[in-house]
Amino acid sequence: MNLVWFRNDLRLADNPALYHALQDSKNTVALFVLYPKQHQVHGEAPNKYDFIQAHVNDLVERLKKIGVQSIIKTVPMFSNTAALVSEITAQYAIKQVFFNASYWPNEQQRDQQVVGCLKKLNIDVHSYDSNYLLPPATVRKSDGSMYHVFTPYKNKFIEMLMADYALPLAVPQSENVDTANFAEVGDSEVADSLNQFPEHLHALWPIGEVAATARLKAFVTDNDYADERDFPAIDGTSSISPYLAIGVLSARQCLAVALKTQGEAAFYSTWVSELIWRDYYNDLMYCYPRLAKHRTFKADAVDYWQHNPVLFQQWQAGKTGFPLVDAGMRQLSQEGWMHNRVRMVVAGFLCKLCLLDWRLGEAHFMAHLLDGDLASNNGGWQWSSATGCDAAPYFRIFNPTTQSKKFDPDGTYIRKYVPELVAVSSKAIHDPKAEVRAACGYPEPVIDYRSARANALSWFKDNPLSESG
DNA sequence: CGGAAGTTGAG
DNA sequence: TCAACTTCC
Repeated sequence: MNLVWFRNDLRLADNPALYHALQDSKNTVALFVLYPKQHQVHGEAPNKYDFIQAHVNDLVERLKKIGVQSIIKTVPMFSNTAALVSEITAQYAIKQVFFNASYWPNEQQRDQQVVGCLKKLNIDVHSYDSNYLLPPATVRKSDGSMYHVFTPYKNKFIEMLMADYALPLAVPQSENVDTANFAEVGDSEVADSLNQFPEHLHALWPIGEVAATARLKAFVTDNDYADERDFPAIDGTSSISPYLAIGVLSARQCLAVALKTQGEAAFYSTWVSELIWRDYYNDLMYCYPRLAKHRTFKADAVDYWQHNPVLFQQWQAGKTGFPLVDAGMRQLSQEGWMHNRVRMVVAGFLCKLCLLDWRLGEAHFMAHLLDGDLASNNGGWQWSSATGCDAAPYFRIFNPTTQSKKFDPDGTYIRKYVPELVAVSSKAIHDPKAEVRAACGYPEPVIDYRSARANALSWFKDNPLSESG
């Protein structure tokens, strides 16, 4: 019997572990392990946990249709996995285990423990690279070192990708499936909790690989991404990040769909460039595991931030008195997602105008995002705080009001998430006058932009950064 | 994946 | 008066 261990790859299509296990033998079972405690320790969003569970549920049903039975288990932590897996291999007489590789420190440690355990039991292990366009450590400078600037990395990346890219694997098919003797396998309390994903989020983030694939295809065949992606009131982004984060979709599928509609121009498209950022930040964390441990990329980065819990709470709650910032923060807590332009604005606000520790922002995002991804989130926050690799320089400070006028000119996005301001005119909404704020019950700005900017510039200037870590 | 401030030159 | 451009942070 073969065992496919599903992790951050909750899909049937383009899933090498599943594909090769079934190629080898139809006698294959699937394993899902849920880690409620580990999820908490990692500070990930409770809604993300439910999102994962809902997708496990969906996948179990679809696996059934291709004749694959599923085992669902819950253990507290990654460290409990090895014992669980060896128990299961004994129970089901497993001869081979298939999975798609993970690259982050805790996940790698878990996988090494499991693999070590399986080797001792004389069980063959097959692992595949599947969740990124290219495996980490593929793209390196001629001296073998990691690129510390994105653009040359991307150029090399595209060159290598074009030379040899993998087309997505098909969904395995099976004929004459007989599920009559499929037992209900797994923890009963797991089955009961598989559909906790909040009702109001279903409309925004439909459950299932079929729905996610449809969303991807609809986006790629009809978008004006390069021109519209910066306007949060427009549905101009792909909005597939929650599915990518848990592997309901793969990056290679994204690329393949883009290639199908645009041809090779897709490699140089703005959207694929964003996919390459995802690979880049993962590769960076693979190369520098300290990034996963709350360390700055730049060794000498400014790392002594203001202590101001009240200001942090105002930011979290979306009550800073800066309409675009507040709209973004409220979208995050309501929807588990924030438009990327606004992410940059709220992050810059926290790091460079409030001078609060970027790790607070990183943790808050992780605690609410459905698409919370260790490497991308860390990369984004270190970009915003000027502490990261190829980060925004310290003097590049977003003016939240200017950004608002530029990217939400008529205030549509603001009104959607800051209902206090629905009646304020498009001209006034970006920075309402004190009387208007008072009348609407909307707070005064919690910081003075001009002095905050000047303060930040001098603070960073007194703490010079080297160009790389 | 800026912004502020200063300069220039057209109208 | 104000784009468009330059420079510095």
